[in-house]
Amino acid sequence: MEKIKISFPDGLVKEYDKFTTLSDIAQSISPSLRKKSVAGYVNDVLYDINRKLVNDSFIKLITVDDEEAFEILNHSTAHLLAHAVKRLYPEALFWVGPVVEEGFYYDIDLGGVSITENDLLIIEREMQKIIKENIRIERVELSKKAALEFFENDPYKLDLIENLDENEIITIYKQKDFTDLCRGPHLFSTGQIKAFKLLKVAGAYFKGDAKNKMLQRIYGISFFKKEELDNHLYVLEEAKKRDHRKLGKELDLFMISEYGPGFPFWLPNGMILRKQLEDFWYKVHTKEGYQFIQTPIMLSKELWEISGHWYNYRENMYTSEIDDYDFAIKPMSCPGGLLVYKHSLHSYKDLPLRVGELGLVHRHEASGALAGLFRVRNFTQDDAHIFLRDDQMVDEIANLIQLFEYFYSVFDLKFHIELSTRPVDKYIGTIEIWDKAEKTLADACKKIDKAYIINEGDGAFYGPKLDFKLRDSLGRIWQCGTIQLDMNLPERFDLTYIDSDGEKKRPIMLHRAIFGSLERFIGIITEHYAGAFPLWLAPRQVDIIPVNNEYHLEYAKEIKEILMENNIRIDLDDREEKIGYKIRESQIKKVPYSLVLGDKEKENHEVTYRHYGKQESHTISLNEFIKLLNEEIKNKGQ
RNA sequence: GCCGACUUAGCUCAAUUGGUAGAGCAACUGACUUGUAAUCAGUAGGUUACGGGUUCAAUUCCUGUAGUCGGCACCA
Repeated sequence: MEKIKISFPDGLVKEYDKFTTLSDIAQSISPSLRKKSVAGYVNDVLYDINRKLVNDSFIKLITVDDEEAFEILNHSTAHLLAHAVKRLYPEALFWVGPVVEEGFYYDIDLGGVSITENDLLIIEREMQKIIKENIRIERVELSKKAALEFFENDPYKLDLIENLDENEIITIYKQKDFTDLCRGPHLFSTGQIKAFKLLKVAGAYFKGDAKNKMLQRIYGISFFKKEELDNHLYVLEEAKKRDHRKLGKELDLFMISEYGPGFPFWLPNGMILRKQLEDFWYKVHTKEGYQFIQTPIMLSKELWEISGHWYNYRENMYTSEIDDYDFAIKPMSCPGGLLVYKHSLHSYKDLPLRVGELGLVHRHEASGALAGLFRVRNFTQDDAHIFLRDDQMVDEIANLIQLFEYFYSVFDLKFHIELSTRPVDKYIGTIEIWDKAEKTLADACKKIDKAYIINEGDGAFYGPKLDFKLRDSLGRIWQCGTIQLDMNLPERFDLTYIDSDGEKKRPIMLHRAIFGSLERFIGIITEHYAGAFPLWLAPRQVDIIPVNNEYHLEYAKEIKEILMENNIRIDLDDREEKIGYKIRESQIKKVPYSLVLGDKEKENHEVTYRHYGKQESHTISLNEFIKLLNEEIKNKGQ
């Protein structure tokens, strides 16, 4: 038998028979390794575990512990799903079934039939049957011509094949009565799929284009171990419990009326949150040398024509008429901010000029896009416009990034930075200016050693930007902060400053926001903290619970007075209820401190507190307690 | 906007094959006088999202509208 040389990651080289497989090689090392292996890299190309090796190769096995294994498993589970759907709905046609971060999905055309959540159980059962049948999954290579013939009755697969290279070797994967076009690799057999769950069914446009017809998409996830699946489902349940829409209702933070879809109402508790965030924002920005303005919600159409919004983004703007003139409600605060800049003359000595505005903006969002506070039709942007000279840019942006970092650290939120570059066609200005602007943003990151990833072509039409992406408790990424370099508006509005040589010069403009939207940010931190806000944010900071109203209410009122004088947000529960009842309610409302006051406390002018989520109680003097609260508020729970 | 599901008391949910709605919590009243996650009893609370239709009879079936939810598209 002809031999081939196989080399391993640890440098070892061994000889094997030609046509050996990764499975054989794994077996030769140890039977347990064979069991754990699902595929492998052969000279950096992914191979199925049973694909025959014909040349000397460098191999790296992929075992169930590797990230790639999760992808292969989920990919094979997507095929299993399609297989089951094909058995239950013989007319079904399949588009693509890729692996995504949260498992896999498959886009299916079922003609007139529509699948509901209940059908998912039936499909799952069919999938289980196919697993039991333990069907071998076979890889077959075809020429493009042969592939076109094979799928001649499947318009979706033909579409895919036609877009493949003429000389490319096309592979299909066959599992008994089901065959799918696929690059692979796949598991060895359907029996290797152990723990999966179909999660949701939804519509999805063919090729992601709203002009195309809608296919049905089934989402699922697959794991090698049942415990992993159970854990995943548990996490999903937990995430549901933290949903800010649910917590917002339970904690009376906000409401959204059917009379105003996408227009949130702030309830007293939510207002306290907002106020704290706003105060914090003003405090930090004042220290950073910002000034503040407020510009009108509604301005003449002519202004929006100058800014370009009227032509570019009119569909998202609400409009109205005043005395026969068209007006628009602002979707952004910048045009108003520019009018303020033009209101007075500026010297080069004034730059950078930092002007902040918590501005309420309105944007028409599609009805299907609305979601709690995460996607609304009016929201408060923590906007600021910075007017500066070319030579000030890198420093200013670097400082900004550090400011953003501090801000997010206060909320213990992780983030990463993306640099969005020039869009392919919809952009203004010259490529030279764009390149320079992009380099400026990159240099600022480098200056303070901040990593960033490039988001090719995702810049605004008027300039590149740095986007700050936060990760929320559901693992979703939300863009909050943004630093945008604007090469458009200063020109359009003819902004100038008087330089040291007495000449008028054009300033450069930065738009930036840290919260992004105050509303959405509150939604994010509500989920992040699971509603148990740190003391400085908590709508109600301390609950006072007298043991017996008859004997302790006076003392409780006295304590309440003193705490209120210390600016503590407090509630005295003087209802005729048992302590347990009141403690329970205090905990359900996630109030940071519950104070129980009885004989013992009254006698020594003390308080007994219990921290949210903790069982034990502590008795200390009132003064110590106030000190403790003030410290905690000052440190913002850091 | 598109596909699908859903909408019952303030909240969370029930209501067999179509027979004009129930519970727990909350609220209110009363009793109990309480030391760390629900004291007991009573009272009140509904045009079953809204409109139209089928039927002797609709929370239930059909249909239109709105809203919500899950995705898709969108997100300057």
